[in-house]
Amino acid sequence: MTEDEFDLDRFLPYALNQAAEATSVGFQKFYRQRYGMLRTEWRVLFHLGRYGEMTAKAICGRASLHKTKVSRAVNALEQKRYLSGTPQQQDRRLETLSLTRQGRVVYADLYQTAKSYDAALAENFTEQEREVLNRCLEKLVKL
Amino acid sequence: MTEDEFDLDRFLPYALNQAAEATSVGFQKFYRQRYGMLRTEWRVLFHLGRYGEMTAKAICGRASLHKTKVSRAVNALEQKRYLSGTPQQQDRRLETLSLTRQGRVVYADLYQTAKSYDAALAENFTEQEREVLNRCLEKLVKL
DNA sequence: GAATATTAGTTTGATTTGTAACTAACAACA
DNA sequence: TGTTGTTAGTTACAAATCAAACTAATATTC
Repeated sequence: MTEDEFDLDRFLPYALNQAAEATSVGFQKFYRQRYGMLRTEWRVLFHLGRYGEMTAKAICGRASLHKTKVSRAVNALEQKRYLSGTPQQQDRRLETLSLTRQGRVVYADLYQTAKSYDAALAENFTEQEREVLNRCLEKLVKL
Repeated sequence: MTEDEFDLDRFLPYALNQAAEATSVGFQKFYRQRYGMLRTEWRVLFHLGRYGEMTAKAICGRASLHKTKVSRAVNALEQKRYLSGTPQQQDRRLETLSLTRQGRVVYADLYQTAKSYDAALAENFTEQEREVLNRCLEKLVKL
């Protein structure tokens, strides 16, 4: 058996997971401690805050989240009074979800935190590295 | 409020998670269906197969896995007869873990699969992109 | 060498996730 | 209309994860 160069750290699914894990911890601490939110909750909040009101289904598609996950996150956020849903009259299965005033405040805070957290991470890279990294990740998600 | 360029897909922890998720699915299918293994189990197996026998503690360190996770994975792999542990006599808290013959067969199979899976992913990138990507991920893990 | 502290690893109970079955509303078509 | 199919979302149960307490072995300190 010949000397083999393929290392675990070079295996993309593994390396991506490790990097995702490493970078998530810091931000997670923030939304968990300050707002008692879970990862999926944060994502749902962010989607609504960033892209405006939409249905749960739309969030599933955008965020690649399973409908049960979204369902639970929406409920949790409703309990926290960060979002509210109004049923659509032309199709009563659908609810248009939107952030409450309080929800928008929380979003604004998390948004700013995310932004500076990201900026701090970006400092480890050159402009070019950052571009390549973004491009690669984008490609991978679309596979 | 001015037009704002900071997008969720550009938020590194999020983008990394999405990419990790997207690339993991295919490989996961393999080790789950063929060997009934969980993610942590696969990782532990891979560590032992790639880097030789070591203690659970060493795996924790190398793989950044919590000891409870490793403990459970080791038990599961022992049940499947993929690994066995022999206690060290100078410190009986420690067990040297190593793959069984069967474990090495499974490792070899998964290793080859991982390798070609990774090669397939790599085809989406130029040599240079690939290099930058690896370098960036490595940096992020070490933060 | 007895008391205390650390370390490796396991177990336990609470939380979270995943899967699949379910309900309710709508759509298609006979 | 009524039967069948599809879609949005929920619920229920099993599986997995996390945090913290625990056990057993070793190290340290008095």
